[in-house]
Amino acid sequence: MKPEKILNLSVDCVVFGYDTNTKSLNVLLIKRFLESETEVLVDDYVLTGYHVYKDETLDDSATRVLKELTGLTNQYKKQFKAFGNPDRLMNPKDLIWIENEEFNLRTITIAYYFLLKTEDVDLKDNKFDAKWFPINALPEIGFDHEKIIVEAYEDLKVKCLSEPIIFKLLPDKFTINEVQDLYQSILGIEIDNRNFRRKLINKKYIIALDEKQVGVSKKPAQLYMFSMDIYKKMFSKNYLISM
Amino acid sequence: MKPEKILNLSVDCVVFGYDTNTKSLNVLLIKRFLESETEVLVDDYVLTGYHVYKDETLDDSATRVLKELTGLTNQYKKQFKAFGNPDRLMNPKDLIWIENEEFNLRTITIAYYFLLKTEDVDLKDNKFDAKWFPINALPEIGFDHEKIIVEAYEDLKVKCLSEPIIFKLLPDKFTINEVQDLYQSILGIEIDNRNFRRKLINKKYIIALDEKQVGVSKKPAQLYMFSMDIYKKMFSKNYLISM
DNA sequence: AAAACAAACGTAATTATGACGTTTATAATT
DNA sequence: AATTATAAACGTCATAATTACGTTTGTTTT
Repeated sequence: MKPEKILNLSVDCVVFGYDTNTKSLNVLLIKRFLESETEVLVDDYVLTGYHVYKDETLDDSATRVLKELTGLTNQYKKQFKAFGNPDRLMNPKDLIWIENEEFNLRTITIAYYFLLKTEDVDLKDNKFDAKWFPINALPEIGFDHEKIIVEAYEDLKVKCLSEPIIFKLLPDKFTINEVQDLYQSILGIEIDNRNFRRKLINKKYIIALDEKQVGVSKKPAQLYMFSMDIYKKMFSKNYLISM
Repeated sequence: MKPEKILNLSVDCVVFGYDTNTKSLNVLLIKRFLESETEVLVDDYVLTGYHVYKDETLDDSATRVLKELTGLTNQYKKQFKAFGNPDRLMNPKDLIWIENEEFNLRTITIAYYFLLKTEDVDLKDNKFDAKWFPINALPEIGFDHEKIIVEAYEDLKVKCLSEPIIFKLLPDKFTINEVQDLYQSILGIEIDNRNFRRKLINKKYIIALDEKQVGVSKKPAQLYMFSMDIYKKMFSKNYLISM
């Protein structure tokens, strides 16, 4: 057996976007469309990803891919898993010849997910033909990208219970009910509003603003913000075996 | 800029071993020793890792590395991060020439950690000159492996609070105090024994055996075991925003 | 038999949780 | 101007979990 020294290195990005209005957690996917002279070969959706450039860090590569797709920078990003099994041959063109020997290029991809607000992304004139899909209503997905999305989602579900990453998916100013809706969307559960409300309001890092919703046709809700500073200070000593 | 199609792919394994007697969480490291004709070039410790073979999955590769190092299979394993920055040039021999062009091979490594008991590993006649080091007293570490160890440890700290992986580090039959010692070692905190004891005993997946310690010079402690079956059944509905 | 000591049990005050019922403030409607 | 509809917000009570301690018990060693 010999080590494999020739392979594709790419990053793939699972872009999670939350829409506060429709209360749905979405994934941003791009169209893959290939046809030969006689037939349509593939017509499905895939994640955005790209080869890692020479002299580029993995993180920078993911950041670049997100920027090209959405125009956004400085979004929450997490490298959550590498996928690189030998059967992961993605593209017929991933064959190269060196010194008269043919190599199947293994495609190893470092998978990231991003958390952002759908409203921050303008998909008009998007060159990738990108579209949001609710996490629970994904279209036909190409390559092994469905697996990657599912694993990203699993990671997100676990992580949002122990870290305040949920607020990356919400506007800076939010209502208690918006936070609840988001938890419900992600976890697929029902939460008692009165208990949830009490719990959240009692957190010192959830700060009531001198502001209420405007333009709603019911009693406008109190707006809150999340303070990362206070959060960080609190959790220097946190010990909780919830196991 | 061009995509990088030629690189080293390896796995690196952070092997955590817990020693119930000395109550210390250790990392298994191997000696790296290189000298030229005139001087010692490096004399430090590194993680075990190796190139991923052609036609081998990443997981299999890590499993193989652990087996070669310790003889063990079927240990708890987690892929926790990929490291692959372009400055990660590990070895002078990582230079190759293709068609008269010189390539610096970027070394991308998929990092895993393992959880096991030091007592399960026999280091006599170990061909790698492997040694256990307490996580808080690491020697000089080569390459960027200290960073990898630190990140593995961080992941372990977080994960052991929400998942019962702690039991992978303990013998099948353990005492309550051994579990407490382990938590204290990993987290670097003091826990009140009386409260910890009550909390653990009340978990339905912690099962008291009809057995006590033998050969101890004080009151022998009750032995317990962990039931993964019961644990799994309980956590179908678990929802806990501890945030 | 006594001493030493870790193991194991106990208690009371406080805080968090789960499961509900009730009131309030606003915009829209009459 | 009063009424209605409705989401927002508050309240209560029983139970469970946590914190911070004190006390007893069962072995082995002296």
